[in-house]
Amino acid sequence: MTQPNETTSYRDIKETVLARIRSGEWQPDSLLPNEQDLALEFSCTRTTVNRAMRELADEGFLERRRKAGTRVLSAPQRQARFTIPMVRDEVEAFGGIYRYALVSSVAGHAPDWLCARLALKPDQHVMHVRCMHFNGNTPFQYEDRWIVIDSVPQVVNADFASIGPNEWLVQTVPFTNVELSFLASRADDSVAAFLDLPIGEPVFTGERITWLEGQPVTFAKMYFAAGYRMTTQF
Amino acid sequence: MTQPNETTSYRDIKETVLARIRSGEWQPDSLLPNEQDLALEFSCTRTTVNRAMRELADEGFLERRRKAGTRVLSAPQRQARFTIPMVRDEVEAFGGIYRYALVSSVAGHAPDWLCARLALKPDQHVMHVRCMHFNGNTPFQYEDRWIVIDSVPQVVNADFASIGPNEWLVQTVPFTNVELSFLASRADDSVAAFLDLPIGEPVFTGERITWLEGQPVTFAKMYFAAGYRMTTQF
DNA sequence: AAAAGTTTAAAGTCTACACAAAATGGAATT
DNA sequence: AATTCCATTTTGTGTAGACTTTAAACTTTT
Repeated sequence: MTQPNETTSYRDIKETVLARIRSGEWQPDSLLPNEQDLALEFSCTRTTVNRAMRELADEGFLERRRKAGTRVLSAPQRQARFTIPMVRDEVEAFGGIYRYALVSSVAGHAPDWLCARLALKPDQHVMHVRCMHFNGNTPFQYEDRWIVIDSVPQVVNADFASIGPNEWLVQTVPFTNVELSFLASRADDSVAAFLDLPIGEPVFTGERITWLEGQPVTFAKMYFAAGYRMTTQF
Repeated sequence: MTQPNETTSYRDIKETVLARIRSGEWQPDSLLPNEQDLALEFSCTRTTVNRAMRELADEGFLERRRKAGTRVLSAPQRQARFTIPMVRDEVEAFGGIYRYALVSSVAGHAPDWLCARLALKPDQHVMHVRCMHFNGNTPFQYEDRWIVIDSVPQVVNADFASIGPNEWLVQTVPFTNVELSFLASRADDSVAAFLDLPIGEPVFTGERITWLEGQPVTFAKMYFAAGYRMTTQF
């Protein structure tokens, strides 16, 4: 089958299984042969079959339960994976020149809505950073971010004129937990001004809340320039 | 360490490794010990270490290259996984009552823009289906879909009055390849009317192109009701 | 029947070992 | 100095076999 070597790899098995599902030979909801039998059919070990089937299950094609066996998922609850790149990388992937500009950086008390959103104690200190990301001279993204000073005390010494708050945070507190949302909002006057849009224009918007060991670290709103679309294939 | 059994599992290893990364013991960009040595440290086989590290790499924490070894990713290019549910499931997850309504279903020639988008031959036949998804009596999503008849001939007999085109397609041609985009668009008069919005209002919009074995199957635009947000955690 | 307990089939994971494939870093050559 | 070549290291994947865990299906008891 495969020229280079003679053994059946877990990749081959995955392909074969997928092909059978696609061709309708293995109908949705139907029970598949067990690993032992498949190993026999493909003349390989159960270990190899196991890996193939496990990965197909991870990818959302199969459902596996001990004793019950493996079945084809009828409504393939497929999940899209969106890679969330750094803005810089995204711009450069577009073939553009990334440029960053700080708009303002002010320490102060957290406003009520932010306290509610991040479960902060009243009047906890936060750093409010607003900045722009450009593709050449074209606005690409306007970022409006709040950073909880108690969670990241070093932030008071960060120089956000020379490095974006997101890049700084990724370096300083990597591997946080994130809640990420996307929505369509309307450009208010400041967003419109920064992104060079008419007021009221639809803006693709991301909201990101980040936690480190249960402590709220940052809340960010990211407003994308007109025409932006987030795309994935699967 | 773990009470129930005495062996170190790949889960334990994953946790330990993640903890070391988070604690800063293993800095971003630093090279990790090789699998052999880790196996020794955790007193298990290299196979087990391999699985742990492979999964961490899949999850975007590590980068592995043969001969070069394993290193901690500095800019953890973490990917968000959004589960793309059926509209019905999404509404019901909200605790709502799902209701579906067909707006129109017409066969005809594909318009130019669609031919370009799907690489169709000029004037290929398509079915144009428009429909609404409700949460109770509240509009939830307006769907505007084109289905390539040559790719799915059975579609001419489908009864889209009783089943949504997406559910029908998932049953009929499951396991297709998908390109999925999200963007913010402005409500034109028909979208505004269906979703009960002012004209020009920002609308969170999804676009989905589906292929089966390289053949274009369907193009869909999904307009979400006001206030919709797509959320994930990781 | 309904509930509780038991058997058992299937996936889940681990060990121990082997060979394959890639790619790095240095050596040899131009 | 650049290029080509090669040895070696590290991950990638396979085999063979054992034991574990889950939960479905059956059996017994209430």
